[in-house]
Amino acid sequence: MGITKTEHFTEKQNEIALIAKALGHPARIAIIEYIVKVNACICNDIVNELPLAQPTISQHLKELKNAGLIKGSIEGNTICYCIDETTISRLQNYFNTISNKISNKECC
Amino acid sequence: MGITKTEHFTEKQNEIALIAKALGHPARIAIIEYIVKVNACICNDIVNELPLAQPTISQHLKELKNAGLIKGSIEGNTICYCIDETTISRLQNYFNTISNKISNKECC
DNA sequence: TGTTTATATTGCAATATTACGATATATATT
DNA sequence: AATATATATCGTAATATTGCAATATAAACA
Repeated sequence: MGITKTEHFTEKQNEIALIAKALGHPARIAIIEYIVKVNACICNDIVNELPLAQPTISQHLKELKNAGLIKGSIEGNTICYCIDETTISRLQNYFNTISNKISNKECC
Repeated sequence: MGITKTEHFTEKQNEIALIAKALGHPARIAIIEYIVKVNACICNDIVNELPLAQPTISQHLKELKNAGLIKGSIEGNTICYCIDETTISRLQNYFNTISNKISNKECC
């Protein structure tokens, strides 16, 4: 045990969960917010900005990238990371849909 | 190590991360979607609906409740769980804000 | 070429999560 | 009261995550 039973859920459910999971850490939220704030960024900036070691940040960036939340392009010596709007849109749609479905309904 | 350095991040960042983390598992996404689908209350139904044992589902429900994503009221023998709209709204606002901030910006 | 700068990878210890059987609790029903 | 039904909690094994020092890689610059 300890393994998530991925195969029992739909692809969409797994995808949303994967994105949400990537956002499920304050450091990664802080990274996203920093990228939004400065509008594009370089990894080393974040290293100076957050109270975490460089390898840790590199790892968090990798996870965000893996989930499709950010994308990075090599810019000579450094890497320019920025938000992937497509994935943010997916989240927007997802929660908008849920919100619409539950509104006007009586419950608990 | 292994401990998330919560204290180094803002309260808001930690809150969003906590909500996202709760959604970071396909079973919990499936639970949310099931509640939305049947509109309102679930109880033992969900145990029959998902490929997980009852204690596991109970644990997942606890986490969703803890993150404020669902709320439950005791209904005699059973418990009525439903979506907490407030938290869904928070997520909507959060991603809308990010989306607005990154639109019209040139990057990577 | 040698050095600096920026980022990634590896390896590992500490901790957290996932899943479930066994068991507890608590209301409903007989 | 005894039993059934619904849900929660405990204990624990398997696995995943977090964080970092050490090290690797790779472009920029002297």
